[in-house]
Amino acid sequence: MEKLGVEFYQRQDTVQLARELIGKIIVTRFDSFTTSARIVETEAYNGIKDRASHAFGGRHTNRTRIMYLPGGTIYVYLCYGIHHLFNVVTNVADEPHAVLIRSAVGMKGMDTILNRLGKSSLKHDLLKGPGVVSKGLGITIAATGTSLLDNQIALHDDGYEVNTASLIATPRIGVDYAGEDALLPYRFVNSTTIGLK
DNA sequence: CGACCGATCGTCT
DNA sequence: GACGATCGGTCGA
Repeated sequence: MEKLGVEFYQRQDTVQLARELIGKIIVTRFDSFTTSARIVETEAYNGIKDRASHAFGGRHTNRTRIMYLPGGTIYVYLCYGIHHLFNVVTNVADEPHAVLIRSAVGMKGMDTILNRLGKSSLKHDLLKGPGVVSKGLGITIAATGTSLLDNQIALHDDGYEVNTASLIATPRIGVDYAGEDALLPYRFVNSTTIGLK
């Protein structure tokens, strides 16, 4: 079990990186509660030429400035006024690439995860959906701009390997406004994980 | 089951 | 002032 280092995040190929994040483990520590979950679904947002990205065309606002920070930074933003979506900034500084974490499978601290979600029964798809991943792991917009190299939120590699045949690529969800970029196969899913297609 | 709809607010125009 | 990189509840079949 080792923490991913800055050299992992600062590579240039964000689409490949999104693929490699499948199977990695998110570990969060808040208020002495540790929770962890294995990533099973991601989406790549591939820089200023990607119409689906908040940073398309080099858009630089108070919200998106986080995406221009170096790879390994955490980008969280509020969606639909309710959901805190957790993204991993990739590539070097001033190249605004990111990977959205869409789904995971809980590992440690299941009682804490259930509490945060207001649920009582364990289901394999408990952390399916980007808003739910953040909620279950305690990640909020307060974490935007902080680093994955710190200990509050980090990603780990425990040697788990995804069977290549079960790792599928599809278009991204909910980006119809992005024109033909909406068709790019930038979403990755570990299809052996039950409940995700 | 699947389809629909309301929630809720920061961000950008 | 409009609109989301969404979710969960409800309703009808």
